[in-house]
Amino acid sequence: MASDRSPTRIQKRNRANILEAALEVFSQHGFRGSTVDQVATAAGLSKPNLLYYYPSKEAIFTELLSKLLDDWLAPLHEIDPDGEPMEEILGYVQRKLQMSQSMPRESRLFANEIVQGAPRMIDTLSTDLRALVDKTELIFQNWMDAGKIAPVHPRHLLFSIWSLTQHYADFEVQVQALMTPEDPFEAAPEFLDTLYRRMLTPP
Amino acid sequence: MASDRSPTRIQKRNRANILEAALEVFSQHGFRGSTVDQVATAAGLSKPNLLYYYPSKEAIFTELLSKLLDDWLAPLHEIDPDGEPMEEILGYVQRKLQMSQSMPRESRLFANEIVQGAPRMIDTLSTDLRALVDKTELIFQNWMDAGKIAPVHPRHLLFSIWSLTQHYADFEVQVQALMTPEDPFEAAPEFLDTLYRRMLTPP
DNA sequence: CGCACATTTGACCAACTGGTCAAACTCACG
DNA sequence: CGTGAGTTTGACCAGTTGGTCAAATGTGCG
Repeated sequence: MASDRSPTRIQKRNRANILEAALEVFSQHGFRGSTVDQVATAAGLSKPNLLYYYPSKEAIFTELLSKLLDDWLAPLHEIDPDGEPMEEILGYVQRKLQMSQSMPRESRLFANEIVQGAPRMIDTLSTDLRALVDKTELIFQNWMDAGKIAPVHPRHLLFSIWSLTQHYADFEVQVQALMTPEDPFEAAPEFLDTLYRRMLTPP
Repeated sequence: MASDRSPTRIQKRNRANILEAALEVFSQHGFRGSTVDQVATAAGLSKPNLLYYYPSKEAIFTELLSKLLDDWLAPLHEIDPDGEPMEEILGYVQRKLQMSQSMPRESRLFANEIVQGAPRMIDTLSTDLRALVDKTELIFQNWMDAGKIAPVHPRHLLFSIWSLTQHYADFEVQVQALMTPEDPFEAAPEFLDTLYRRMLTPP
């Protein structure tokens, strides 16, 4: 087996290649739409060779999901409850937008999974992510109560940020088809900055 | 064959059942993730019987897509260039939101297809939809030039409406998991109304 | 070198999938 | 009620898919 003992040089390389290939393939076709052979080929391995490193297609997918979720949620942890509210929120928006630009495959991987009912993520969503969202809602609520930002439904506010920023990654082909030759990411930062500044500036 | 002549009673019923079943199945698993048997069973037919009405899985899917696209874009056509700008936009937002609530499967069907690169829609996107979007951009731009609404990038404005409204349908499981027991569609109308009113009210 | 262990592979399998076909059945209608 | 068209089905097929396995090959190391 390729477990237990500390990983060899080859194991390190191949496991990394496999996860990279899996991200490429799964984010494009979803879980059911992807084949083990596709992932193996993209990783430069034969199918049996890939299955030497991971016991099944499902195992690759779930490991990929769990490894990426932390990175994907990192910007949310960076929100400072003691920071300047407007600045914190606008900063979070820009960080999320940058992630959509630099990590569109990750965004689409989650989008694919969630659109299809998140069969392999629903547990994480309703426990870990739920707790994180509850915490963030409190931060937003405090800022609103203190009059630092205009009052809006805090949870919808958070969803709107996710929605607007990830849209550019998840629906990239559509955005491209409808904006060419303009680069969507050129005007997006200013648009979102304006949107949230106007919505959240206290009366 | 089941073509040419005017459709019989049975043909009407079965074709309707098939498209309904196809919407249910395809919107949940995407094209590659769905099987002909799933659609057939959901339609209450055997697989060969289904293939008596449609020549292939692909044929069902494309017919479904083209039949639904018109309905899906209908609210956009209802925007009146001569109407009161703020009212027109806020009305469009609410119509889109209602569609996400009442037709979540349609939303997810398109979401699935577009996230995966829209292989079967890219032509329509870059021609028909592109023209429609170009037209809408002009309307928005005129309103901004006339000082009726605050100036923002008009195309990003349109995308933001799509993104924010469809989010509630496309990512329904996530929204549910993070809002339960609150009903997302309770506060959403007011949230979006506030958002766009504040963003677009002229200075 | 030579040995133990890690890695890779071709051949293989059972289950599934999209699709075909001839035969059987059902229905509308004179 | 008979007849021809419309409808349904079981059996079948070839290609794909996830996964297995024993044998072959490569690697690190004393």
